[in-house]
Amino acid sequence: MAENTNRGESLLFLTDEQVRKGIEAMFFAYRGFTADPDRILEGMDYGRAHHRAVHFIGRSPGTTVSNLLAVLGVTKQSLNRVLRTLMEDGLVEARVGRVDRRERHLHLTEKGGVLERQLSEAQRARMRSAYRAAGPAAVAGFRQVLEAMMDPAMRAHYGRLKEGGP
Amino acid sequence: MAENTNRGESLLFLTDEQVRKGIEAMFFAYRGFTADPDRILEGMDYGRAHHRAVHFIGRSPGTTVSNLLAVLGVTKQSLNRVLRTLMEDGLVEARVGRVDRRERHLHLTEKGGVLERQLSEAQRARMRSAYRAAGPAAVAGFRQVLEAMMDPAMRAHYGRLKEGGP
DNA sequence: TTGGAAAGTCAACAAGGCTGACATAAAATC
DNA sequence: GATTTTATGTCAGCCTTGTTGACTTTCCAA
Repeated sequence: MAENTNRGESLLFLTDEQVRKGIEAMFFAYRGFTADPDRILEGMDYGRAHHRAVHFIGRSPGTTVSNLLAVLGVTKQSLNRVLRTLMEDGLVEARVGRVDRRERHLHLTEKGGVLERQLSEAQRARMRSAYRAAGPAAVAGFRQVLEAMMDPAMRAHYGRLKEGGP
Repeated sequence: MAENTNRGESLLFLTDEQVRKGIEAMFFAYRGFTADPDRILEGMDYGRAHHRAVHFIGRSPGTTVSNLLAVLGVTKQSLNRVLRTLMEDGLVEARVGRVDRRERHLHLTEKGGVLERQLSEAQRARMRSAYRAAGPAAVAGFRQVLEAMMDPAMRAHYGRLKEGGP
């Protein structure tokens, strides 16, 4: 309570209350963020974990299993369960590496691409609408704060995707 | 691909690529957002669900179970399991309503307050550091975009907390 | 007095995390 | 060439946190 006696207006955004509001904004916004894809996936045999896999494979075609593991931050057992069903259902294809044949390079099939676009379209619609409502300056700020909030290891993955893929 | 032929620079922030980057920023940032409290909670018998309950009870002392249900967006069975352990462990107290004695008004005990502050402190430290790194203008934009991303029902809960209490 | 809302409880289940142990193939190293 | 390391896959089992459905108790309000 008495920790923030700073009333210089330039630091008002560091007020305890402001920071708490930011925390709650993240919580509520994340729910909106996942709501549309979740709705699409319920009824299918898939969940949020499948969405994430399909998203990042679509983003970086040919990515390896271990790279995906690092990006998603889960165990290989957990990811494997997801990838297995996606491959069984013909949404994802694993091609043996040509230079290193231990590696499996992951690609979306045509069918997988259809689902990816369906999910992505819904999520992008909401994001685009939020962007439009807030305006370009707000979007820049949004991205800056989020980037500063990431763990350094995650920021590396985020940045790598910036450039466009392997 | 051919959907965004708009090259008017004022709308560049609505580029498909920009929107996708925003989606990934949310994903990676949310992991950072929850990482510190998660670390504290592992080893205790609690998880993220307990954190959320303790957070919102601390924010709105005296809130009812059904209000908490609406804010958290889970089923009462799921919340009940969490509240039961918190009450058994003496972190949360449920007081029978004075005007409507069916209602239970939830409060943190002293012990509950200690945990709340511990978790909150960790999470606020990260948020504050991100705020500091990004600056006041970015923070305003961050909040605007997040708010626009929420479902209307969630935005109502978010706004109510703005004013300060029940 | 009675209907219905608020709260709590029991049971069963699913998704999606986790650990540990182990198997295989292929690359890298000695 | 033999050995070690790496990438991947798989089995088994556990935990948290979500779900639905059925049911009870309490008690406000019409």
